[in-house]
Amino acid sequence: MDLRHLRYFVTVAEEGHITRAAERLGIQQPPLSQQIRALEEELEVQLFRRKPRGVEMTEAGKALLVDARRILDEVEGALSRAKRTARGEQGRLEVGFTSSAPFHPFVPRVIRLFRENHPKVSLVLEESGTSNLVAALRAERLDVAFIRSAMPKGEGIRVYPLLDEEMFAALPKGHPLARARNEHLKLTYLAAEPLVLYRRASGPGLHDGIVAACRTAGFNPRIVQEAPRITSTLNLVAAGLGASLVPESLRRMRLEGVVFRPLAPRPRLVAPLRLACRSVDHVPAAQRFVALVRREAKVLP
Amino acid sequence: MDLRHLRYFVTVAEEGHITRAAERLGIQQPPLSQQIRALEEELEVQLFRRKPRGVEMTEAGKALLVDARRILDEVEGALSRAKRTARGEQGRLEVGFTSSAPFHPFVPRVIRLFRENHPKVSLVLEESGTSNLVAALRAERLDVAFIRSAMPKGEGIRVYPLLDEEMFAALPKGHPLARARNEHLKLTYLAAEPLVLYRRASGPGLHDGIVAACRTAGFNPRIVQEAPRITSTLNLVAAGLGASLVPESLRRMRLEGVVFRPLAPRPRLVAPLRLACRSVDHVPAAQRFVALVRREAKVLP
DNA sequence: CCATTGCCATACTCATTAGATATGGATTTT
DNA sequence: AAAATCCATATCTAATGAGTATGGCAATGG
Repeated sequence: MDLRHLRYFVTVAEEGHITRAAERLGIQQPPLSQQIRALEEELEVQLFRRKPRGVEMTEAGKALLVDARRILDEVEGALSRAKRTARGEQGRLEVGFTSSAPFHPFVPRVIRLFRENHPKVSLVLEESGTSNLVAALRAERLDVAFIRSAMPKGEGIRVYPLLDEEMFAALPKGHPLARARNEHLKLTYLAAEPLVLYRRASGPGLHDGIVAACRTAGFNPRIVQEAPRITSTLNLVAAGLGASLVPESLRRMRLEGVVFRPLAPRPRLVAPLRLACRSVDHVPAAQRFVALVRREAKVLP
Repeated sequence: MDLRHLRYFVTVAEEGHITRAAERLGIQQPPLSQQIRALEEELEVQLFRRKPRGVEMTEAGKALLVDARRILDEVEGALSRAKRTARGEQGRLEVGFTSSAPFHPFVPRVIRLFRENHPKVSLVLEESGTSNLVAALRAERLDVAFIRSAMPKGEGIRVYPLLDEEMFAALPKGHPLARARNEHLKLTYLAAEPLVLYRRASGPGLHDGIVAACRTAGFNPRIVQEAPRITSTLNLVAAGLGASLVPESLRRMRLEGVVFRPLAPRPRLVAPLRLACRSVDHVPAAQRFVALVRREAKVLP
């Protein structure tokens, strides 16, 4: 069985006429007669009755015609789907992000953009810590991930810088340091403060950056608690357990009981936003996604 | 595009290994490599990534695999459906019958039998007069028909005798002749009776048989009304408009107000039941039906 | 009623291509 | 480092799809 047989069969069925069908197919009549006959012999079924003026379908032929048309359609559909998938216009893309990533407007914006440009790609979003995200990338449970670390160690992962956010101090409402809302806060003022930080295991990059900055400022931070999610961190701050240091975009949470203050420019403390993917990735949609995100990152202020 | 390509592709995808796939397909490895490559070139899509130990599907390949499997299944299904149709095990069969036919248990029995043996053939039943039925057969609106005439004139129709039923007199309840219920009734007793008969145009065979028998018995029947259906005939008898002559099987109607009496053996008056079909019929299910009905007719008492 | 026409089938040839064999190259395993 | 594994390439053969020529059969038209 060959698709050519089906195509020929459908044409002959439609024309009711081998000679005309051959014309339409751009071949000669005898080969077409032979192919039809070959198909009949293969199926051990007579598909046409030869009449002096053309051919006439048998019942079996009528039954096959319905199926043959559908099959040919499906083949076309399958091919175009395969091509679309190869162009990254279809398929499934699993995107991971750290708990803090979606607060920066850049992340929801590029996701929305991608959905608009590739409506046939079904996006699966997953939130987790940077370490988990990178592991998931390696295990191919994820295709791309928004992370906070500067650079995960280990091969096979490529990380593109997207943007750097200023870090802000998050202070419990009513805290003495929380009064001068919009003024720069020197990091050293936090030396004696109890700190609540995002769990190091989840996001070592951000955590280590904070500790390093504190050391540069001349003190060892007093970390009283670590939370598994950046949002939990802020809730703990609101509960008065201590202060925290979070990326600026977290301000938009407008959490009751938390006051944000910008940090003094030195020591510089920034929260990088990065896009991680496999260095060799064959998921076309992922490549598209990476390209789109990098393009958008460039036009940032 | 060729179904072979799809089959090869599916096998390679399943094995993840061109060499093993070639073994399973019963060909050598190089041609298989070539075919896969040819498929990729035709689609302009990479389907596999060549790895040192086997091959690995791309996203486009995964997308195609799903479709390819389904298409191959559908092709198989289409072929078997075509074969089944050719064997008359599937399709559509339009069966006609005169209004009196279904009262004889033979007709419902063979229809039930056929349904059991050919569950995939959808039966369409249509009631009409013998003349209409034969015309419908010619026009291919029907495939087979149970009729009452001995032989319709004209070419292209073949008629098989199935059985002959005795004719019974149907008398209005309370009619003098209706008293001796189970005794033979001599046809001459009906000479003066008003008769209600099945319309000649609908079933000329039965009608003419009755008139001929009356003439043999020595009288011209006094036909006061003709009804388009045998059941209407009996209703008219019940209403007292006259007597009628109907096939024995009509007795099972047990119509209130009608009394049946067997007729005297001479002149013999029988109602034939016949099966009509086209002499050249290419509907396989019709051939099956005819064969079954004839076989069943032979085992009748 | 015979000649013509239209259409499909058959016979044969040619061109294409699927498949076989041999071999090379890359990478992992031992 | 050698062997093994597996895919790719090159070349040849065989199968087959397509083309050309022709015959046969039934319907149509004088």
